[in-house]
Amino acid sequence: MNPINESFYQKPTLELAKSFLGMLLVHEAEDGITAGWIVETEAYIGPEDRAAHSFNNRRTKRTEVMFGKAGYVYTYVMHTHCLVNIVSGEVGHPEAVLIRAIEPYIGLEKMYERRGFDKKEQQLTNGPGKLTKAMAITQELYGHPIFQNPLYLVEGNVPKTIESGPRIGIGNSGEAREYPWRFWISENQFISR
DNA sequence: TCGCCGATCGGCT
DNA sequence: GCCGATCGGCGAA
Repeated sequence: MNPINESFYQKPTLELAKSFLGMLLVHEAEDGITAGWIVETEAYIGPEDRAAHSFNNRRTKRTEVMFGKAGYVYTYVMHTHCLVNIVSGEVGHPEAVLIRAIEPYIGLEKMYERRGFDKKEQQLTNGPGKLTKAMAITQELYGHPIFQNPLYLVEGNVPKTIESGPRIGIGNSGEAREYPWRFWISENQFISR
C-alpha cells in the first residue's frame, strides 16, 4: 500500500473531489491501523463560496492551511467532532475537499472499539464526524501532508456511477446552498444520507 | 472578555 | 423529523 504522490492533488477542486471516490484512506495510528474506501465528498471553493470557511478570503489561524499547497490536511472541530478535509487548488486559493463518509475496509475491530460495540457496521463511518472518530483522526493532524505516514491515500477502484447534489448542512449560505458540490458513489450503503 | 453560531450526532417523539 | 448537547472560533466592544 503506497501513498499516492503529491502531484495527484494538483487538479481542479471539483475534479479532485470526484477522483477521491473509490480511493482508500489509511491511518496508521499508534493504537492500530484503520482504512476505508472514500464514498462521499464535498467541495468548498472559497473565496466566492459562502458556505466555505474561507469565504471572502477570510484568513485566520484556522483557515491558514487552505491558503497553502494542495495535499495538506485541514481539520477543524464542529461541536464535539473533528472533521477532515484535504486542501486543493493553487497556492493563495483557499479551497478544500471534505471527506464525508467511508466504507470500512481495514481495522473494523478498532473502529468498533472507538465508536462503540453496540453500533451496526453501517453506522461506524457514515458521516464526517463518525469516520474521524472511527479512524482516530484528530486536530493533531492539522497541516499534515496527506501523501505521507501516518495518514495517506492509496489508489483504489474507479466507481461504477457517481452522483452529485447540494451539500449538507449549509442552510444559510444564499446561492451557495444550491451548488451541486457534494459527490457520492451511487447506491453505496455507507453514504451519510 | 462575552456572546453567538455551526460543513454534527444521537436520542426521543 | 425534531431538538438539545457542547465547545472552539470568530467578531464586537
